[in-house]
Amino acid sequence: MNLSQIELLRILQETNFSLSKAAEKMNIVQSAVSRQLQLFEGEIGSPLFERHGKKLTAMTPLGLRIIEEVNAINQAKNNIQALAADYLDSNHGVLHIATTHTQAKYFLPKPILRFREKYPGVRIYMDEASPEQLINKLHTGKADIAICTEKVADDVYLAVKSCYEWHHAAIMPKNHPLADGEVTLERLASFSILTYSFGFTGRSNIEKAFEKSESKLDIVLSAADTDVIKTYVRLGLGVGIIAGMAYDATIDSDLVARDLSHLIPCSKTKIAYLKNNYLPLYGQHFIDELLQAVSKGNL
Amino acid sequence: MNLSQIELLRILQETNFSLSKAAEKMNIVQSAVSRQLQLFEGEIGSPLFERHGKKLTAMTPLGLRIIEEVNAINQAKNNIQALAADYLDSNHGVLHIATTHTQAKYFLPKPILRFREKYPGVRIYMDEASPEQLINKLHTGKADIAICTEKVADDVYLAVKSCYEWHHAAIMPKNHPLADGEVTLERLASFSILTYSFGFTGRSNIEKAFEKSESKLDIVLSAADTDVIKTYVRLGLGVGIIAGMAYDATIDSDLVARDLSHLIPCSKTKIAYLKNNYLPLYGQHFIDELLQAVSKGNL
DNA sequence: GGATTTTACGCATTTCGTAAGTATT
DNA sequence: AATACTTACGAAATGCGTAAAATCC
Repeated sequence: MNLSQIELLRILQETNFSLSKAAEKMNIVQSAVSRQLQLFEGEIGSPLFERHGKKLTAMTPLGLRIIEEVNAINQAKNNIQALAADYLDSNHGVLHIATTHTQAKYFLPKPILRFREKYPGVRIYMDEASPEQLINKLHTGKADIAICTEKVADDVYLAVKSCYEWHHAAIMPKNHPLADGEVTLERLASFSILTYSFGFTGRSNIEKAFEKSESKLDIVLSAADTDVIKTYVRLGLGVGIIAGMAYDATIDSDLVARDLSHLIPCSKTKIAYLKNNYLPLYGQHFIDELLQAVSKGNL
Repeated sequence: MNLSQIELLRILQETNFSLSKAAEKMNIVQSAVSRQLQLFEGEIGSPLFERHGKKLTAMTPLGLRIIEEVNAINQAKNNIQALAADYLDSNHGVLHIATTHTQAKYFLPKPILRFREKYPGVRIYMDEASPEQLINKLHTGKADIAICTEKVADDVYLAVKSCYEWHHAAIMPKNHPLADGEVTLERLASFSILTYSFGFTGRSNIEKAFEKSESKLDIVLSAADTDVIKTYVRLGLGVGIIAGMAYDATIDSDLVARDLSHLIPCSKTKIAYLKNNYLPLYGQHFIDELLQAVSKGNL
C-alpha cells in the first residue's frame, strides 16, 4: 500500500471508475494505473471494483468501505500539505468559497473586500452552486467554506455556524397597489408572486409563513437568482419576494421594497466547513471576521 | 510524502525521537531512516523536530500539529488492513481487551468463554492496566476494547457504552461482628476498611457515599486487585469493600458478604473503543453480546 | 570513547513508459 | 472500428545497505 495507490482510488471515484481518465489526471500512462490497481487489490486480497469484463463498473461493498478510509487518508494528507504551506507563509494561498448567488452578490461583497485588504496575497475562488451542491463541494474538497441560508444537512463531519439574520422583503414597481397600505399575508397572496426556487435563500421560510395561513401564494416565477426576480418584477410580472439585503435603495430606486419581517420568519445565513479539513489561518480569520462583523453590524 | 515516512513519524513518537530505535522497529538501517526524515522535512519546508545538535529532542509546534494528521493516516491505514483481513476471514484474528483486574477475573470470564465457543480462531489478548492507562492503550492502538468501571474521560474520539450495573459488598470473616445485624454507614465506618485503590473499580462511588456522611472510612489497605483485598481480610485486617460480583459463595465460603446497595451508589461497567478504529466483526459481536447478555442476566 | 546522527556511493527494488495484445461496445 | 483495459519488457527513479565521517554526552 502506498500513497499513490490511495490517490488513485480517490481519483477513480471522480472519473466514474475510468482507469484511462484517472491516468490522465495523475499524469502517468494508463498501464501504470492498471498495474497499481492490480497490486493494491492483490494486497487487499479481494476485488474492490465490480467488473464487466475488463471494465470497472462499480465498487464492491468492501471497496465502498475502504474508500471511506481512503478519503480519510487523503484528507489528512491534504491537511499536512496545507499546514506546511500555511506555516511557511500564512498570507498567501487560495480560498474556495462555495455559496449561492444571493449571498455572493448581496452579503459577501463587503466582507470579502475587507478580507482582500488584509490578505492581498490570497486568491479567492467564488463558486456558485445550489445549497444542496454546496455540501457536496465541501466533501469533495472543491470548497473550503460553504455559505448559505437553507438548512445544511445534519452531518457529523460538518461544522455549521450561524452568522447573519435577515428578513425577506417584497419588491414591486413604484406605482404598484402594494406600495401603499398595510402588508398582510392575504394581501400579498392576492398578487402574482416571483421568488426563489425551492431550496434557495430562505424559500423554506416563505413556505412556512403560508403553511398555516388560508391564503396560498401564486408563484408565477421562481429563480435561484435575485437579479432574475428583479428583472421580471420590473417587467410587471408581479410582486417579488427577495432577501431584504438584496434591495439596494440606489440601484433599485425604480422599485419599492416593503419589509416582511412581521410575516415571514427570519432567515439565518450559515457558514459550514468540514471539521476534518485544515483551514489556513486566513480562512479561519475570514470566518471569524464574518461572525464578528455581522454581530457588530459592520456590513 | 509516502506511507513509510508517515509510519516513521508515528514510530518516532514511541521511541522518544530516537532514529536508531525507530530504524530497528522498522527493520531497516538507521541511515535510511535519517534520510527519509530529511526528505520529509525538506518536502514540508520546515523542521518538525527540535534538535540539540544532531539529536532530536522534541517536536516543533508544526510537528505536533502534523503528527495529529499522521496518526489519522495511520489509523485509516490500519483500518484498511483490518477490513481486508476481516473480509477474507471474519473468524480469525486477534482481539486486544484492556481491562482492570476485577473485570478480568469476575466479570469477563463467562462472556469470554461464550465468545471463544463462537470464535475459536480468534486469539484474545487480555491486557491488565489501571483505568487511566486503559484509554491510552486505545489511543496508541495497543487495545481494541477497554472495559472498566470508573469514568472514562470525556473524549470525542471515544465511544462509551454502559453494559453492566453492580453494587459493592462488604466481606469479612465468618465470626465478624458485622456479619450480623443491620449494615449502616456508621457501623461500617467503625471497622478498619480494605478496598480498591483510587481510580479503581467504583472507588469513586465509595467516596461519594461517605462524602455527605459524618462517618469517615478508616482505609487501612487499598489495592487494585480484589484478591489482594480478600487475602488481607482473611488475615483479619478488617472489613473489605469489594465489587459484589467478586464474592463467590463457593470459593469464599469462609467469608461473609453483605450487600451494600442501600449505602453505596450503583457502579456501571463500561465498554470503550475508538470511534475511528475499525473493529473486526467478531469484535463488534463481542461488544453486542456483552451488552445483550447482561441485559438478559446471562452471566 | 561510546552512542547517535549524517553523508557518500553502489546496488537492489520499484515503478514508469513504450508497445503490443486482448476484450468490450 | 473504436475504446478501454492488460501484459511484457526495457529504462528511469527511488530507496536501501555498507562504510566512513561528524557530532554529542
